[in-house]
Amino acid sequence: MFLTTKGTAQRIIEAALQLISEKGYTAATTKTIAELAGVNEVTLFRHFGNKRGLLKAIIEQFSYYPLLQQEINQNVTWELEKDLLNFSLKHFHFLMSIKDFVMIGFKESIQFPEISEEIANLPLLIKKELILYFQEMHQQGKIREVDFEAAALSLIALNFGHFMSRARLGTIVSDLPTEELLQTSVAIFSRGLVS
Amino acid sequence: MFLTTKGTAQRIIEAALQLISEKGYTAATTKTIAELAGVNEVTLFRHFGNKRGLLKAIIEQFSYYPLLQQEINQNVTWELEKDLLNFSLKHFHFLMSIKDFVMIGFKESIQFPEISEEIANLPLLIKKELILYFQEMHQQGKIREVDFEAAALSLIALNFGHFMSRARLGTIVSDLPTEELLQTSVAIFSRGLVS
DNA sequence: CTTCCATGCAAGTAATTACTTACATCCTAG
DNA sequence: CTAGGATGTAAGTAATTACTTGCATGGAAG
Repeated sequence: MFLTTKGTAQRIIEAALQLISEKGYTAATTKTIAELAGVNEVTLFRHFGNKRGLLKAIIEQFSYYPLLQQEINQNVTWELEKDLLNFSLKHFHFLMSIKDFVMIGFKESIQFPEISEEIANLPLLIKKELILYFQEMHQQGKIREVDFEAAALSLIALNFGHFMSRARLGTIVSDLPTEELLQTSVAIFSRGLVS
Repeated sequence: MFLTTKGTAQRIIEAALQLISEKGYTAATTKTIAELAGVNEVTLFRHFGNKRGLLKAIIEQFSYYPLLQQEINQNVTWELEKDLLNFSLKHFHFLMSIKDFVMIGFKESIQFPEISEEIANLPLLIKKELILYFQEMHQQGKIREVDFEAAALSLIALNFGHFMSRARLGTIVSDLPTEELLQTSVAIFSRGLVS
């Protein structure tokens, strides 16, 4: 076999990820998932037992992303706009890299509540880090006193909004380059925080 | 009949709206929709022909919302923070009021591209209005020169991000009252724009 | 009173879906 | 070389789904 380079189970997971994120859990049939993975349908059941087991495997795969929160604190310069732009770019591209999973999370959050918790985890962690950063910046006299939780949530909402717009609507709403958009976005936000 | 107060067709549409927004188009069966509407399943087909006809009826119903763009220009005081807060509150609550439709839009945008266009319409209109507002404010010397399109998109993303967070994740991420959150949010954003 | 329109009810149909079983094949490790 | 584990193939099954048809009912309008 030459398709086995990635492992059968992994190929099935990736096919499922794509199809479920596009069509939703119910509309993505085991038959089409197997086809896209280049695998016989029974193989899918042999690996994951049933369809829910496959979804569970997807969720588990994405619960191993400590990727972002470590990088947030990296390269902190304590220059507000520089740090926030750096963070926002990382935040945006990270969301883009797990885009399919995020979409599944939002599509199936009502039917499968365990996914909700998983995707709520990221903003929660980021919020915590951002609040600490804002508090320190305030003590350094670099930003004024505001509700730091609300400020953190706003920056997260800002990036998430840009992400959703690009991920779902593409360039229908605007064809501004992402980097430019985020730069202006962060420039305004930072300026609103400085003392 | 005493359930007829709202009209059979309308009750079916509302049941479909709720179920499709929760489970997605495929998982929301005609049987459950009819049950929720308190109607026999055949009645659904007599009214809308087939399941797609029902979705089409939903889309058509929401293409009649000129509600927001008119209200944006209302009550403009040409005081930046006041106007932006007023707009953001309206924007947020408007999104909340058509929440089910927005969720359907995001869930089924790939399978039914016509929905994408419909929900992209709102940010496009708002963007246009906001750019005009920012340009006028700039001429009045009240805000500095920035990329007004990027600024408009940022405010829209900000509100949309807050909306998505509340609509899908509830108070998991934060239990700050919406009004407070938006007020801080807009305060920072406005301050970042003033000259 | 009668006619008609909307709806309910019962039954059915073809297609699809998740999932199973039994058996053949093939690659690899020992 | 051989034994075992992973995969393919074929066939089938029970449940569900969108949708249809025929007939009964009931209320409103003329």
